[in-house]
Amino acid sequence: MPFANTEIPGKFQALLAERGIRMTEQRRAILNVIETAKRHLDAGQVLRRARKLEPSIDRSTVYRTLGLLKRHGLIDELDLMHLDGEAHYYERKLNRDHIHLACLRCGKITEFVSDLFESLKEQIENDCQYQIAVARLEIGGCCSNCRT
Amino acid sequence: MPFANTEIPGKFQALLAERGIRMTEQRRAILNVIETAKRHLDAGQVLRRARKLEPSIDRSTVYRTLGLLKRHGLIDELDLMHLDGEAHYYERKLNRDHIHLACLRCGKITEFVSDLFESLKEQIENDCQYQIAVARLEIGGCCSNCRT
DNA sequence: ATCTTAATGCGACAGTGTCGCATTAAGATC
DNA sequence: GATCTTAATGCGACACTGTCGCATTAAGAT
Repeated sequence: MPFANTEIPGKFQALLAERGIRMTEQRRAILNVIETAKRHLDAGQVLRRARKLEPSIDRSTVYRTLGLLKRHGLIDELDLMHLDGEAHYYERKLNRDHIHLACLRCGKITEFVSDLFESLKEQIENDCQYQIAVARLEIGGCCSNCRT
Repeated sequence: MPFANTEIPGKFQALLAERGIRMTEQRRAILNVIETAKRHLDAGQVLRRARKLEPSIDRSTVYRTLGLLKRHGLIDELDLMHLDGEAHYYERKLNRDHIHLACLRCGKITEFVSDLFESLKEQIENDCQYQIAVARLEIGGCCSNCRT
C-alpha cells in the first residue's frame, strides 16, 4: 500500500500466529494481496486478486478476514470520499496516521503526514477526555495537477 | 442538527429559491426535517420523518433531495465510523467545520471545533497545493462516560 | 388558464455487507 | 502419521443502501 513500504512481508501472518489465529490458504492469499498492494483496494478488488492465488475463495471469506484484520488493528478502513460507489477501502496500518486527500476531479489519492495532525489528536484526547482508537481525516478537493 | 442552533429555519428554502430551484411539498418536508433535526439522521430516518409531514414521499425523492443539498453545499455527508450499518448521515453545513467523535462503545456522537484543525487545513492547502472542498475528520474511540 | 419543464413516484436494479448452516481442514494431541 | 476438536470455509439467502429510466404530475412563468 502507498507510502513508506518498509514493512516486512509476512508480518501479518506472524502477528496472527502470535495470537493463536489459524492460518489457511485463503487467509494467506488475502494477506498477501493486502501486503503487496500498491494502492487502496476495496473488498471486491481484494477478492478478485486473491482468487488469482486461490481460486476457491468466497466473498464472505474476504469480508470475514477484513473484519478480523480490522479487529486486530492491522488494517484501517477508509471511505476515500466514496469516489467510486459506496465501497470501503483498506490499507495496512502503519506506525503513523496519515491524511488522505482525494481529488474530486481526477480521483487521485494523496497521502500526507503532519505533526499538526498529531497535536490535534492530543488536543482532542485532553480537551474531550477521549481515548482515540481510530482517527480518519479525509479531504475532498482539487489537486494541483487538475488546477493547472 | 447539533451544535449552535443559530440558523434561521427556512434558510434552505430561501437559498434554493434564490438559485431558481423549484419548491415542492416533498422538498419542503425534507428540508424541514433536516433543519429541525437534533441529531444526525441517515436517509432512511429522513424519509420516515418526512413521511409524517407528507405521506406520499418516495425514497428516491429523499436521495435526490439530499444530493441536491449536497451539490449546493448546504449539507455535509458523514460516515460517523459506520456505527450502525453502512448508511450515511447528514447535517446542516455550518460556518465552521467541526470534528466528529464517535464513541465505539455507547455510540454517542460528540462535536468539537479547534483552531488547530483550521491550521492543519491551511497547512494542507499550502504544502500539498490542494484546494479543499470538504474536510471530514472522524474519530472513533471511547468517551469519558464509558471509561469511568 | 395555458404551457414548459423540472420534480415526482414507481419499479427494477446493482452492489455491499451479513448471517446461518453444513462441510472442510488446521493444528494440537497422542 | 492417525485422530480429534473446533475454527474457518463455501454456499445460499438476505437486508439494505443508493441509482436510474420512464411515464405522470405539478411549479411557476407567461
